[in-house]
Amino acid sequence: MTAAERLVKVEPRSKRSLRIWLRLLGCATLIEQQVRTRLRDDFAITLPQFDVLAELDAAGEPQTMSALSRRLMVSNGNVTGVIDRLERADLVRRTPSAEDRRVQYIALTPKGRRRFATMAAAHEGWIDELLGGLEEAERLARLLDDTKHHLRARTTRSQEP
Amino acid sequence: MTAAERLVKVEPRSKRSLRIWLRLLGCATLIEQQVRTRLRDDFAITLPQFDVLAELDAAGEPQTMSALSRRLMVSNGNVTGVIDRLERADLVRRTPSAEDRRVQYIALTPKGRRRFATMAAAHEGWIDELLGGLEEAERLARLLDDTKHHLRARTTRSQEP
DNA sequence: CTTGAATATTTCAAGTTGAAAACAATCGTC
DNA sequence: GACGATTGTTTTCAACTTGAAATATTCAAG
Repeated sequence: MTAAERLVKVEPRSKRSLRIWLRLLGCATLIEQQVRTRLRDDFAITLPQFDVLAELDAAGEPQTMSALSRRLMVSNGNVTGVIDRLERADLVRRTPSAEDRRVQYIALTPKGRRRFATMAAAHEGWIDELLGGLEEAERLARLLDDTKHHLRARTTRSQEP
Repeated sequence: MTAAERLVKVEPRSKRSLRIWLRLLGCATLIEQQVRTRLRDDFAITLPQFDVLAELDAAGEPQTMSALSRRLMVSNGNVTGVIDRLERADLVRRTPSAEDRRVQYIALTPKGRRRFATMAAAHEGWIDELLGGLEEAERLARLLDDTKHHLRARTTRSQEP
């Protein structure tokens, strides 16, 4: 057995993939817990609700339920409940489409826009508290970008031809 | 304004931190969805249930509810329901502690151990399908390790002295 | 115009989630 | 040995999650 063969035996590629996944998941979980707790304590809002507001803000214009579902990567049935609660809190508004009566456009209310601006600033600060001093941050950003493209290429997502 | 100052203005550190976080989250979500779907389709089990089995298998010996809760980073009240369902499926068993009547030890049943071995092998294969061909995998693994340590140092976790 | 396929959204059941409260049992201290 | 504090687990509750089924609507042929 050559040295190279033994190395493979000690850690085959699949083990390294698994190691990367577990670390990725660990980091994501730690950050997510922090954000969830702070959103709750400081702004009395849930992470999924914050995510919807962020998506609406980033899009810059009203979005359909399907678009939100697709971009947030959650099931379509899921968005309904979150929007229900956001609407109840007067942070978003449903507006039926004029052309297609199946479609609802979801828009931020003025209150929703103001609240999100405050929260987004705090959120950015929290993340920087957590990740700020990291060495090789630029390289990590690039590698994660590569990873995302790699994953996109390997996850079949039924797209129109 | 110097070039360096303008660069900072274009992307301050907190923006880069945010960028890293969003990519990390995106990658984690993509992989997690895949794993969830396949566990469900191939083995009729949920991801949280799989996680508990994995933790029990990794520990090598029966674990208390608290230990599972801590190591899986989910609330203690949460573990109860998952264990209930795993016990109903005869994959784990509750055994009261002899010394401390508050404590339950959770152990894999033989069936649970067999089932987990099968699932873990498949799981490792799925992850390698997704992350396998990644360039600079070793560097990514190291950077994620650094990140995890960085995060641990910045998230206060009430530890015994 | 009518039938059938496709699309957008909601509804539903089962499971997961965290936080807080309720209980039960142990421990430390006086 | 009684007290209060602590620890381990379960319960409770509102929110979130998915997948599948139900509804409503549009669109494309025929």
